[in-house]
Amino acid sequence: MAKVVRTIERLPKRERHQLLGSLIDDNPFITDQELTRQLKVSIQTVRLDRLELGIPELRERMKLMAERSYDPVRSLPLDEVIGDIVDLQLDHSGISLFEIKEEHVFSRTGIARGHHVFAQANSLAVAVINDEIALTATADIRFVRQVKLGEKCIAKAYVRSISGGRSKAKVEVFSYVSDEMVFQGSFLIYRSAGETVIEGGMDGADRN
Amino acid sequence: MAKVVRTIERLPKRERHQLLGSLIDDNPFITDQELTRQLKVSIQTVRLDRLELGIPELRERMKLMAERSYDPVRSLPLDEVIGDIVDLQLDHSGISLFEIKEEHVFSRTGIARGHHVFAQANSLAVAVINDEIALTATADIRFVRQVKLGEKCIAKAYVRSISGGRSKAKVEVFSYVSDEMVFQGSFLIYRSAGETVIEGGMDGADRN
DNA sequence: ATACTTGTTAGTACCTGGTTATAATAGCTG
DNA sequence: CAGCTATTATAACCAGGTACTAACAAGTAT
Repeated sequence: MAKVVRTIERLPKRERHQLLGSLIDDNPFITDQELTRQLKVSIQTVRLDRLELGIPELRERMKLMAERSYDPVRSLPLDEVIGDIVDLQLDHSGISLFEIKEEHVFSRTGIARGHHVFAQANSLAVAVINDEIALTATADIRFVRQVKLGEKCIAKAYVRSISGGRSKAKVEVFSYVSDEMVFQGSFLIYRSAGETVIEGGMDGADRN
Repeated sequence: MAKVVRTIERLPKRERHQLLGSLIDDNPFITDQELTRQLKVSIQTVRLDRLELGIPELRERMKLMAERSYDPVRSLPLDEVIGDIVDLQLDHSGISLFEIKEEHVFSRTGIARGHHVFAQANSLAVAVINDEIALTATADIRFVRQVKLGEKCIAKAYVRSISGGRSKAKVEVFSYVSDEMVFQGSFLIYRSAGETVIEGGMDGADRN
């Protein structure tokens, strides 16, 4: 009888911790009582598990959420770069991904609002410029077709020229949903060539 | 002795209710204990007051905030129109105001990120078109000078032409900080002329 | 076999921030 | 004076925990 009996219901600790994490993750309002039922262990075990995993009690979780949403300088999804940059060759090209979610669409039609698609492209155009400060000067953009809820937008940026004593760069950005082009933009980016302070620009990007 | 004695500290009920309301309003995380101290009445009175005013207990307040911020379709400040529309003459012109706050700037420099200024202009260009659905087709934009934290951006939109069987409109938008122009954009907006479904556009606007 | 360790469960005391109900008191009013 | 409102007090109870102590089962080491 060296074999583990393991009632079907009962998971090993590791897996239980995983499950507990994801349960709380997709319902932060769950009580220990409910977790007890779902995990088929005692409430003490649930509490020890939370302790081990550093998961605070229900009320603390709610308080944290409330405080975060009350924070006036909360980091909007617009904070640094719109979209996830998956490839970046400075001064040459870059790729970013951006998934269209509920909060990006016009609720009545499910069509993404233009400035989100623009923001992704603009962010990428600025990011691809290898400089301390990069500011969008002008942009010529075209929304080729609408992008809908749930679609994944792939933006590809190409640096076309570095002119004017390295103070300007032209960047072209094409955004796709699968193979279809949905957006095209031509950006003129000012850069801080050395310590030159530039007038008439917007946006910035860090280099690290 | 018909005169009310009224200790300086103690307010009449009405005023206390007002004060209580505003205290909770600008610090939703305040407990009855703290209210007791600030209002100089017993905790029972505080609780009776909350009862009368229909203000839930601290934990309920936090829960409501947490739930609201957890709501997947939460109305971000990006939801409908960026900026406050202060004047709108459909198919002719419009004005909107937008104040640059912490969350709109690049933290290192305090310079507004381009897509916010674009978003204001784009929203206004779409809003000024008198139609059920209006979608940005193309835009030619220019960031004339950077906009900084705390500045108020005034966008003015003018409908320049209504062409192509009422299916396209050209809208020009100029954004100013005081008298200085900071942004200029030329938008081509597709509209749903009757029931025509348009391809290759973005964004929408309601009419009510 | 015995001791030690880990995992789990149980039980108790205590905490915060309240609710609900009941009663006592003060002060004014008709 | 009775009747009313406003306020305060007191006590029981609740949810959803924390903190601690104890007990037991199973596996591992000695």
